[in-house]
Amino acid sequence: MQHWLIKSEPDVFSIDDLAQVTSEPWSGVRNYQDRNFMWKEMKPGDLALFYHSNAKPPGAVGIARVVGAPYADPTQFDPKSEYHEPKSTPENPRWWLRDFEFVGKFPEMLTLEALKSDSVLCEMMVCQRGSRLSINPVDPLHFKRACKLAGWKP
DNA sequence: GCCAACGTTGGC
DNA sequence: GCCAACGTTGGC
Repeated sequence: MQHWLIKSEPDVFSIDDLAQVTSEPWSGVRNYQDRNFMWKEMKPGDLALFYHSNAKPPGAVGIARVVGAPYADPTQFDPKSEYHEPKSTPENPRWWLRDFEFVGKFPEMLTLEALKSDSVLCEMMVCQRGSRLSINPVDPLHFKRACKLAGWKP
C-alpha cells in the first residue's frame, strides 16, 4: 500500500465535509503531476493524510482512503464549470480523478508547524519551501509517525 | 495583502 | 526551443 497527502482548502471542502459523505470525487485538480498520481499511481485502499491548506493554521487533520478506479473528471467537459477543459473529449480526457472516503479525524490537528519542527517529518514534501503539489506521495514511515504524533490509532 | 516558487502560455 | 509574461499556490 502507498501513502499520500491530499490538500484541501477547508473553506471549500474540509475533513468534516468528508465525514458527511459516502465518498468525494477529487475534482478540479489541474496539475499534471497531481493527475498522474491519481491516474496511475494510486491504488484502492491507499491511505492519505487529509491536509488543510490556506487555513489558520494549516496542517493535517485526518485520514482518507482511495476508493475505486480512476475516471475522467466530469468538470472538464462542462462548459459552465470553472474547471472546463476545451481540449478534453470523453474519448480522450485530459484530467483524471479518484474518489476518497473518510477514515478518521485526528483528535487534534497536526499543524504544519509541528511537522516542520519534528526531526523526521520535516523531510516531508509539504514542509519544503515552494511545495505546491496538491497531492504528495508520503513515505510509509512518515505516515506512521504523523499518525502517532496526532494521537490517531488505525 | 504580500511575495516566493514554479508551472503554463505564447510570441518569436 | 527559448524565454518573458503571466497565473496560481499557499505560507506568512
